[in-house]
Amino acid sequence: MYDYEKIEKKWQKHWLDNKTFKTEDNSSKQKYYYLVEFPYPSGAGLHVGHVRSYTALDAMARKKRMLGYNVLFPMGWDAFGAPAEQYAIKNHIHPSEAVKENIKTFKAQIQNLGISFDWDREINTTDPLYYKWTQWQFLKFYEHGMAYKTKQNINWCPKCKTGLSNEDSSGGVCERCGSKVIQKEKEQWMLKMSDYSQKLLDGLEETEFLDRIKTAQKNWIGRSDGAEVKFKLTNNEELKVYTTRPDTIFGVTFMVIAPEHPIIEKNKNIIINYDKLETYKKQAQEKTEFERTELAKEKTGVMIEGIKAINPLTNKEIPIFVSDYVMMNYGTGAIMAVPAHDSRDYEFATKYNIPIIKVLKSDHDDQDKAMESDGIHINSEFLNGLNKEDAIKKIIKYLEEKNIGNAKTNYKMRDWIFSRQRFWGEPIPMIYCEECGWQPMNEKDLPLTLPEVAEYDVTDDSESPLSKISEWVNTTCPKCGKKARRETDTMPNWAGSSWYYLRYMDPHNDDAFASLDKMEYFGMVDYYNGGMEHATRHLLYARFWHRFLYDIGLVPFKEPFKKRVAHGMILGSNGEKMSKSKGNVVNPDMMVKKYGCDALRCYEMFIGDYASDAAWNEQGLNGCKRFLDRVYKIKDKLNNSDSYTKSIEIKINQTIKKVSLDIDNMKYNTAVSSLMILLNEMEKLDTISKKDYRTFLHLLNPICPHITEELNEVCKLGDELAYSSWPIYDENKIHETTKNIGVQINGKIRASITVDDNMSEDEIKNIALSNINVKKYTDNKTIQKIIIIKNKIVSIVVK
RNA sequence: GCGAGUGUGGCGAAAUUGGCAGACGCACUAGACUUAGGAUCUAGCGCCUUACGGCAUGGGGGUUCAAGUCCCUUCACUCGCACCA
Repeated sequence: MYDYEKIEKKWQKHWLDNKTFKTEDNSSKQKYYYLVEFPYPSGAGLHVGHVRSYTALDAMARKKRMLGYNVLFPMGWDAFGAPAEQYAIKNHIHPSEAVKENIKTFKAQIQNLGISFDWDREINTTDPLYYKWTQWQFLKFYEHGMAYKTKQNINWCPKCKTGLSNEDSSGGVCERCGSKVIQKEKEQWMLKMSDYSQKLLDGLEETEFLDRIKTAQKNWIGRSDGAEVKFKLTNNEELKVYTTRPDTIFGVTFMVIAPEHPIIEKNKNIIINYDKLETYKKQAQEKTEFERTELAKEKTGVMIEGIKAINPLTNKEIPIFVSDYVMMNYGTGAIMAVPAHDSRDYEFATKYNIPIIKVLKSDHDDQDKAMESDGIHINSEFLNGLNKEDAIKKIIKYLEEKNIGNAKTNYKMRDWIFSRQRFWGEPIPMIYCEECGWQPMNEKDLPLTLPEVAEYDVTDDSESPLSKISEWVNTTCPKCGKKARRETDTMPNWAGSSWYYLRYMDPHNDDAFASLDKMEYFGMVDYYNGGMEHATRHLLYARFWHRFLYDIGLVPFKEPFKKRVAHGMILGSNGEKMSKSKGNVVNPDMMVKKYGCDALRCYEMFIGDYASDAAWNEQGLNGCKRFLDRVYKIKDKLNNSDSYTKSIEIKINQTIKKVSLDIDNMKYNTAVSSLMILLNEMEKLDTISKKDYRTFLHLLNPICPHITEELNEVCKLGDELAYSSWPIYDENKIHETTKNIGVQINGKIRASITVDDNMSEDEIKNIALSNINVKKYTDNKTIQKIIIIKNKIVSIVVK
């Protein structure tokens, strides 16, 4: 039992006082950039889950320094957002006060863990000196035509009086209060993210994200290749549709348009049942996106009376329906329906008794389904006999020649809704003038800070609380100087986190968000760790933001993150997600107090596969504490030798190799276990050498930095470990010369024999065959085959 | 529905990628030391069987001298996406 509290405090102070982990700005060393997602400093304090990912990256960062790299490993605070705002409203204080308190707690908690962050680079998204640059970058978006204001339907909670993201309104109810979410039309600032669909898709090639993260991003971007086709209408207008299967055009028996499609309004006077369509549209709009897209729902629709469409290939008249299974915001808001080969169209056609024409030959006739796969075309004139791929090529060529259509690629990804009706966010630096319209603020007037008011509340009219603070709102137009009003919406939470990794490179720069030469030196984040929940949104927003800055020449590299990894969650001891209401929350401070932070770090690395969820088990933590007690105790066995003890030399070399590889591959659990094995071996000896011990401590240091530095110091084993070169192993000393291997007879292990490295196959064969346990199974049998795999196994087949 | 992943002792998990399944740790059992033990040490610990031995990596089948690992099939769970035309 050692005094971990004293030791840990001592080294934490030592590291802070000496700025041991300060990253050099202008270094001749090679850089390496480790990034963990910066936390939202909530009132609840640090979660044991934070400990897991911070320790994991800390271990890699510490090891990398020992290999001679200039490691950038920073930390900061993503502190805008609703909880701080709610807390502030309740307690009648400014949110920045709440944030200040929370950061203080978080920082102390993290420093208690001995994570080797460079605290001189600490940033805070709510600091005006930081968000000045977030606002400045918004102005760049605006300047380049990438920011615009438009009316948008947003999810709206009538009780909380606030707009909600899709995530906060999943299931059609407000996540906070459970009210039914409605759709509300609002003017919103948008960023033209859709312009970057293809770039963001292509950019993935330059990254080494986990496959599942790449896939999630690809799905989100949602590229699909197809064609747009113009259908003539009986009133001589045209209806343009988007389809991925233009080859099935001979099977089109009706059209479907979205309820909001402008063609309805435009032809009000010739549509006989216009009122009915209006009613249907209203009903559809009352539904949330969730309800509208609910799978189980039966399809509904209304046929337009008064206009029909003409299939350009068959020249037949076909009916047009309005239905909410077609969305206005994808493709053209209109489709050509091919019920024989699209399940949704099939469902609709069956319900409304619309003819179904097969244009693909299917092997097995399934009467109740649409045949959606590839197939040979039939009933399709010049496409007959072709497969899908060839038919698509041919029909697109035809459409283009006849000027009735063209190839077209679509993306699901939409523009980024960039407005929030909140107080606690970066104010959008735009000013509205009656005469000049929307005007950007002058750069020199940034930052546009939030007003220092203690009292504010949400408004009744869905406006931001800022709109009520007239002394803040009223200003002058930057163009004409007349009276004008500020934009009162603020930016979403995702804004400040879209570029924070750049600020770390140059956190105190007043002239730029980061200088070009520093960005050139530090370059891409080499290793970025974060939760799976950010695999799409945060990661896409940041990539988009970065790519835009690159395109306008403000950052020197295309993609922000090289590698992206995701940690698994730490669950409560009951296997459920930790939550106050379930009473299964583990407080890391308590664990540090009871077991020491080295033990906590060790346990969280040992708990299991890094990417998988793991349930908390305090007894497991106690096991790691016992391990460290033994690490401490074995110092009593030290002798004065400066070379490895012969009998464990191979084990030590093997362990160096194993731990090195395991830390690189984030297989911390087996890294710890191999160190436990090595300790077990050392405990069997009467005495161990200084070199044995120093190497052991060195290997354990990235995971348990305090106890290892302490023992290294008190046992006078050598320089401080933090920057001592990482142990190297001798390739010639990792193979054992003699080894026990198994002997199989007809596939079952029957004996174990000892073999030597330089034995011939014949010698091994003889040893195996003369083994008494082997003889039992070979006597009176014919040996048909003997297979010898060197150093692994002997396999004998008898009959 | 589509896509990805997971399934190994009482528990968390290993398995050098086809070569002695269960390393390491937890829990448990017995013993030692002790006034005491929720400390420490020693030994045991997949299941069945007194033993010889047999059976075991979700289930079923296959390839192989040899399968947790490869192939086919099936089940269960988890996570994404989801009327995207």
